[in-house]
Amino acid sequence: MLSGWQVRNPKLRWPVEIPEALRGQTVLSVGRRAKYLLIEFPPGTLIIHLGMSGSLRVVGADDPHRKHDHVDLLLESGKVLRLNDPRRFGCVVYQPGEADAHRLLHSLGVEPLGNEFSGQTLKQAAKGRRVAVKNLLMDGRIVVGVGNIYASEALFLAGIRPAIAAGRISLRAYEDLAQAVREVLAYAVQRGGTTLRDFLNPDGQPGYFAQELYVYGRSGEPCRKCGTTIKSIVLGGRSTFYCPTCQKA
DNA sequence: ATAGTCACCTGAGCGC
DNA sequence: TGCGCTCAGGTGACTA
Repeated sequence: MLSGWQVRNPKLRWPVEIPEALRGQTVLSVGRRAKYLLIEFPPGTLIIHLGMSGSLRVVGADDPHRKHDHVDLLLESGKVLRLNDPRRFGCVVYQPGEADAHRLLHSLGVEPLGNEFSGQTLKQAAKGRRVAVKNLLMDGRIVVGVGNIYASEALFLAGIRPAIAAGRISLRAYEDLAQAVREVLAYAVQRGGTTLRDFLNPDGQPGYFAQELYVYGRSGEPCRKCGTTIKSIVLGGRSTFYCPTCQKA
């Protein structure tokens, strides 16, 4: 039961939105869609995103707040579900009724670890598209969950050059890519995410060590498979890494 | 409709 | 030691 809340800084990616209607309401379910956490109450759903630096922790009621602890959800048990987000790229918003109706959720693509995601999904979406395959892979309207780091990693595993026009890639190659996406994400989840710089997982521990990455952030270093120097380019305003030898397609 | 760019924000890392 | 600059990420908004 949500007995109350405290918003110290409402200025996240969008203004923090917790309606009075939720006071005293019981949590019906906790779920997830793409990178959005969904906390369902009878009147509607709180939609929480951690951006890239956010974390949620359960702390004691009198635990002093620290820097960047922006939102507290006060639970009936006396515990507090506390959102910390240094970069403030996250959000806490609300959708009455059906959560999927929210503008942030309604046009999202398929889940990468679900059954609907396949090479066929990508091939279909890529039809006639000239955009770089990496950008297609990161387009949340097609498939969700593939961020900048894992996009480079998956393309490496599939042997596909990031800048190739999406529409020119074969179904066969897309099947390899879909499989690579599943492998990369499943492994990253198992390892607790990727740690770069100051980013830590919710336990405050570093996750998937950067030294396990094949290409991301390794510009100028030797490919772990063939020794060729890893190259970097910019696609969609994001740094992109690949091995010129292992990625020929 | 599609493709490309910009913006948001903070802390780390760098050169001086 | 301290300052100022650049960069990174997720993803919606905006411009051609």
